[in-house]
Parts: sequence; structure tokens; C-alpha cells
Amino acid sequence: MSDTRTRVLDAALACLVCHGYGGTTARAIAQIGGFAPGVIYYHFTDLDDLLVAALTHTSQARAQRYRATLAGIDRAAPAVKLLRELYHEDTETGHVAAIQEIYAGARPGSRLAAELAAETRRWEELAAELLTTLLRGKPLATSVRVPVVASAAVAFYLGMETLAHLDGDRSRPAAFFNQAARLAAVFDKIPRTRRRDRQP
Amino acid sequence: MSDTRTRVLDAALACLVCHGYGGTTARAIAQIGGFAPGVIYYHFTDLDDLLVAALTHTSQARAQRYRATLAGIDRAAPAVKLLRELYHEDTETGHVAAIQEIYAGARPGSRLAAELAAETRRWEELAAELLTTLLRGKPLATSVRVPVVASAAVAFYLGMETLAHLDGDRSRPAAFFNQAARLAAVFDKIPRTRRRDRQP
Amino acid sequence: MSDTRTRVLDAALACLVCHGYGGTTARAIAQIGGFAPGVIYYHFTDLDDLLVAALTHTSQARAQRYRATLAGIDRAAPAVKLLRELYHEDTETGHVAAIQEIYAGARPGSRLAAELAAETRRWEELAAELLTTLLRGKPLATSVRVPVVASAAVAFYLGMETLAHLDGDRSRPAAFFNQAARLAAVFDKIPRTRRRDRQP
Amino acid sequence: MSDTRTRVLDAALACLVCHGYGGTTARAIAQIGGFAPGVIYYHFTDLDDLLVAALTHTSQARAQRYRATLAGIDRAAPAVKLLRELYHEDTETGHVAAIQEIYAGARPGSRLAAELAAETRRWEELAAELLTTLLRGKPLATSVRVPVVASAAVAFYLGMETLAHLDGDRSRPAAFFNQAARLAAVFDKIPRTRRRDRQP
DNA sequence: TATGAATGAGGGTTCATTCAT
DNA sequence: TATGAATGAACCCTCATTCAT
Repeated sequence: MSDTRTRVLDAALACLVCHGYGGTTARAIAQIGGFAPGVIYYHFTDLDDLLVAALTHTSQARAQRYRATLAGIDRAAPAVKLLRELYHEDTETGHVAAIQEIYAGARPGSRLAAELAAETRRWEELAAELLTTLLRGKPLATSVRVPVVASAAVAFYLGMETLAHLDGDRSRPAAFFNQAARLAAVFDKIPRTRRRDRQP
Repeated sequence: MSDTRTRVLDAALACLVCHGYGGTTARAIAQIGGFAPGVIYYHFTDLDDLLVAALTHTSQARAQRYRATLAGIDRAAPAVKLLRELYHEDTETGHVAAIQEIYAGARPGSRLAAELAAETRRWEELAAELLTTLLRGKPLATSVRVPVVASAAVAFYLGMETLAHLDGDRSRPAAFFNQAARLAAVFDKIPRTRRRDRQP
Repeated sequence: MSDTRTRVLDAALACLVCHGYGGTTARAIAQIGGFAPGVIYYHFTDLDDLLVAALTHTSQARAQRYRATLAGIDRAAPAVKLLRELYHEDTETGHVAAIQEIYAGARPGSRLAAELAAETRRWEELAAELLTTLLRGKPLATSVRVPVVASAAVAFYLGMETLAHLDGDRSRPAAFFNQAARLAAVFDKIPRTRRRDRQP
Repeated sequence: MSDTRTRVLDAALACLVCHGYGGTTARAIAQIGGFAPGVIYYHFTDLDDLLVAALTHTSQARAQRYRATLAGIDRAAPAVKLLRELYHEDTETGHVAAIQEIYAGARPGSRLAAELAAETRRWEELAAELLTTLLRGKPLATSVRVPVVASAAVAFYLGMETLAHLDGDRSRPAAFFNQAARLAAVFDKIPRTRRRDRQP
């Protein structure tokens, strides 16, 4: 909770964004944050430990924002619109870039990877909630395993970000959202057949 | 074309798979390949140079295999079946794992990143060809920008692999292919409205 | 100003003396100084940076000593006597040997070479001051361009050291100083024709 | 005597000139000469061995040229004029630059250093011969130990070259020769007192 | 006689981490 | 609580040299 601790966390995220996982060294973080490298080891046992903390820090803050924004949305078109805005926020805050770097760098088996996997599951759950609401009463619902498609959505989001990151081309995500909006319009025209689901 | 050159390439790919991008050091590659680290620098100017060569090596070999396998397929169900098999090959050969590590590690702006972006475009083209064939005559075709969806497919494939890689869980891709098979069955039932497209 | 910084500087000079320019590696310096190689890079950005610092360090200290010792000397015989003593100090402190190695190793165009050239100009100026004083009022003065002869003196000193260094033969400089003393005696017998020069 | 052997020698000298002692590696020499690095080790046991051979190769050729050109010269002014021309040749052929690099790089105690010392002695002898002729019958001769001044001349020549090399400034040698010409004119005006020396 | 592949030691440099202050 | 100096392992890469061909 110390003020410095937060500064370190923020510096680590900023460092991931501008130097990448490989460039996120103790010295680089310290320089960005304007403190001595030793400080890191006062508040965290490890660089790995710091990264884990930074990951949950940003991920949970964003998840909360997503949940709050998407609450009550049950139609695809507005959902896509809001997601586009949220994604825009993600890029502005640097959240996605940082997370993406962690995905890139986390060694399977490490604590960081484990934490990242856990965080990923939370996002899959969030996506599943939204999907469930959107599919309620739709005939397509019978062909769709919600958790699987939720997971696929997260995977896609991650892959999209990886590609965007690679060549710094933000036009791809924009095209994706346009395409999604088009499909959402089609989807929203499919009538709901059943009214009473889940919550009796 | 030297024999050793190929050994170095293969060792680099193997190293990416088992040590990750960050662990793909000259020494690690040499140890895996059973040669002296200096050999690398005899055949390649740089580690970056080696990685670029390894990337195109495996990527183009796989692309050729995909193209050959998917030639002439115009229905979704068999396409999904073949893609599942091809993906299985990818994991067996280590191709995806290696590529995924390169995506993870390539610094934007580096030659490696540029090469990777170029390679990505080739895969997007391949996906676009398949999609075009599948969508031919379908009413959905009007709502779909083929290049965008092709690009999305590549992004999804990449993200899926990243997630699978993270926790070593291969069940996710399996679930994805199952879900895809289900949707493919639905898709294939949609009748083609137009018979004579593109090739008269 | 840190204590260690000075230790690194001294170790670098000592290393130049006993291992030569080519043998002045980070590791060799560290071993001589009794510290870890990494220390060098904590205090200096580069080996080149260290060498530049070491050069100015020793050169300016010696220049000051020369200037102080030779102040007010206006006759050749005592000048030669003092120069012989100063040269003896140079060899004892290792100053000449170190400088000579830097002359030998500095690549033209490098920062080290530039710094060395600047330092050389300072020595030429010092020599010019002495020469001016010695020549004041002598008829020979009309045949002598002071800056050129000063420059020649520095060149000679450097070459003499290079030769002495080559075979470790200190008898050559001794012979040179003897010869210089003999010529100085001749020179001092030439009467000054003009009394009132420069400073009235 | 093999043709290739000479090519290797020339390549080594050329390499010294353009890459310096430190850059005179087996590979660099081979590249300049247009042959495989292995060739060097066929004709020479060592890089050191090659440099020794290259040293004597160029040094003796130049010494012969100097001796032939200066034969019979007994007055200072023409001697300086010829030396200036010879020096110009030295720079054009790259002879001095190469030799200077060897002086710079030869480790004391090495065979190369020993050979260089021997070669230096030969140049000192050559200088002594010229000096003896010039001083014959001059009153100054009594104050001058010919071998010492000859040695000093060689040292000066070497130092001059080192300085010229450092900043690529060829104006210094030019100024030196001008100054020498002026002093030579003065010197030549001193009358010879004795007529019958050495050769009866 | 010449080649090109290969080796392994050692070069400069960076980094996570520790520790006295 | 924070600092900055220090460590030592490891990294990428180069080199003299060897050797099969």
C-alpha cells in the first residue's frame, strides 16, 4: 500500500510497454520510475514477484471496468460498441500492451505464468457472462458451448493484440471491430425464441 | 545448403520450443545441436539472422503443406477436420511453438519483426483463399469482409497457441476444434444461393 | 570522485603498462585492481571511456608537474637536467609507458584518439613555452619556428619512448639526455643579443 | 618465394595500414588478399611469423631505396630535400603506416619485437652513415655522438609518424621538413675545418 | 597447395541481485 | 525506507588456429 510500491508497479508496467518484456530489467524500471534499483527488492522479492503484482494490479482494475461497463447489455451491437471503446481505453492506458508483453515473456511453469493463467480464466469468465446474456433465447445457443467460445474470444483478443503490436498497426483492430459490428447487426436480427432462461 | 547450416536452423527452432525466446541463446542452441557456439556465427551473421532464417524455414514449409492439404476444399466440415490434423502436425513438429515464441520475442522494428509480419501476411492470404472458397455463394458472404476475417483467423490461431503454450494445456485447442466442427456443420447447411462465382 | 573510480583508473593505467594496449581488457584491469569486471561499467560507460579518463588523469597531473618544475628556467643546461629528472619520474610512475600504449592502440577517429590529440597539443604548448624562454635573444631564434620545434620535441619524446619500450632498453634515453646536455652547454654559450623581449 | 606467399605478405601490410595492428586478423588479411584464411597458416606458422616476414620485407626494400638515394650526399640541404621525397614515397607506399602499426602493436619480448628492434638498428646505422658524412669536418662534430643522434633521428621519425597517424594530419611532417630545410641551410654555411677524414 | 568448415577460448558488456550505509 | 556501489554469472560475438578434403 506504500506509495512507493505503487510507483514501482506503475514503472514496471510502463517499462513493459516501452521496452518490452526483454527490456524490463531492474535498472530500466528504476530509471523510468525515478528510483534506485534496490527499491524494487525492498518491496518485492523478485522481478518475477513484481511482474506478478503488476499483472494482477492492471488486470483486475481493467476487469472491474469491463464488468461495470458491460453490465446489463444483452444485445450484440451495443456490446461491440462498448467493447471497442474499452479496447481504446486499453491501448490508451497501455494495459493491453503490458499484458501482451507478459504473455510473451512469461515462461511456462513460472509463477508469473501461473498467475497469468489464473487471470486469463477470470477474463474467460467475464466473456462467458457476456456471451450467455447475448445468446439467451437465440437458436444459435444450442450449437455453442459458451465457455469454449468465451475462451476463443479471449484468445482472439490476445492474438489480435500480438499482431497489432508486431508492426504497430492499429488499423487491424479497427477493421476487426467494424466486421464485428456488421456481424452483430445480423446477430441481433435473429429473434429470441425462449423468454425464460436461467433466472426463473 | 550446407548440412550443418540446416542443423543450426533445426537446433534454433528446437531451442525456441524448449527454452523460449529468452532462453534461445547462442550457447543453448549450440548445446541442443551438439556443435560449438562459434558455428552459428560461421553460417549466420547474427542470432537475429539465424532466427529470421529459422522463421522462414519452418513457416514456408508449413504453408506449403497447408496449401497442398486444403486445395479444393469448399465445405467447412472437411476443412475443420483437415485443419485439426494440420494443427496436430504443427504441435508435433514444434512448428507452432517455435513461431509463437518468435511472435513473443521479436522486438517491433527489428528485422525479425519485419520478417514475421511478412510471413503473417502470407498466412492471412492463405486463410483468405480458403475462406473465399468456403463462402462462395453463401448469403453470409455479404456480411463478411474476407481479408478481415482471414486476418482474424490468423490472430485467433496465434492467441490460441499463446494460451495453450502458457499452461501447456492442449485441451483448449481440442475444444476449439470441436466447437468449430459444430459451427461448420451449421454453416454447411446454409444453401449456396449462387452457383456461378468468380470462375465462370 | 568515488574512491573506487580512482582505483579503476589506476588499475587501467597499470594494466596498460604491464599488458599493453591489446592486453588491457576489462578482465585484466579488474584482476590488477582487485575488483569485479562489472565495476568498470558501473563507473564508466565503456572501456574507451575509461581509457579516455585514465589518459587525461595521468597526462594532466604530469603536465602540471612539468610546468611547476620548469617555471622560470631560461637556460638549456638546467632545463635538460630537470627534464632528465622528470623523465625519470615518468618512467617510475609508469606515466610514459601508459601514454605510449595509448598512442599505440588508439584507433584514428576514435574518441580516445581525439582526446589524445588534444592532450598532445597541450604538451606541444608546454614545450613551446619552454622553448620560447630558452631561445629569447638568441640569434638562432630567427631560424626556428617555435611551434614546429616544440611539436618535434614532443614527437621525439614519444618516439624515444616507443623505442625504449620495444626492447626495454633504458640506456637509449640516458644517452639522449647526455647528448642533449652536451648540446645544451654549447647552446648556452651562444650570447643573447637582445635583452628586452616580450615582457618589458 | 611462392607467388602466393608474396600476396599474403602484401595483404598483411595492406591490412596493417587500413585496419591497424588490432584489426590485422587472419580473416581481415585473407579478405584483403582474396584468399582463404587457412592459406596464411600454410606459408607461415603464425600471425606473428607473418608479421615478422612482412616487416623485414618492407623494411629492407625501403632501406635499400634510402641507401641508394642518399649515397654520396654530403651536404644537409640536399639531404633534407631527398629525405622529404623519400618520406613522401613512404607514405604513398604505405610503408611507414604499416611499420608504425607494428611498432604500436608488437609486444615487448615477442619475436616480432625482437625483429623490429633489429630492423631499427639497421635504420640507425643508415642514419649514422649519413650523419657521419654530413658532419665530416664540421666543428659541431666534436659535440655530437653520431650513433646517439642517429638513434634520435630514428626515434623522431617514428614519433612524427605516430602523431601524424593519430589525427591523419600530414601538415606536421611538412612543417618539420620545412624547419629542417631552414636549419640545414644554416648548417651548410658552417665551414668544414678539416679536409682529410676517414677515407684517406 | 588451397579451401572452407569447425573449434573453443576469451573479448566487451549487461543484468539480477545483494548489502553497507 | 531508500540508496548506490559492487558482484559474478551469462550473454553475444570474434579470433587464431586446426583439419578434412
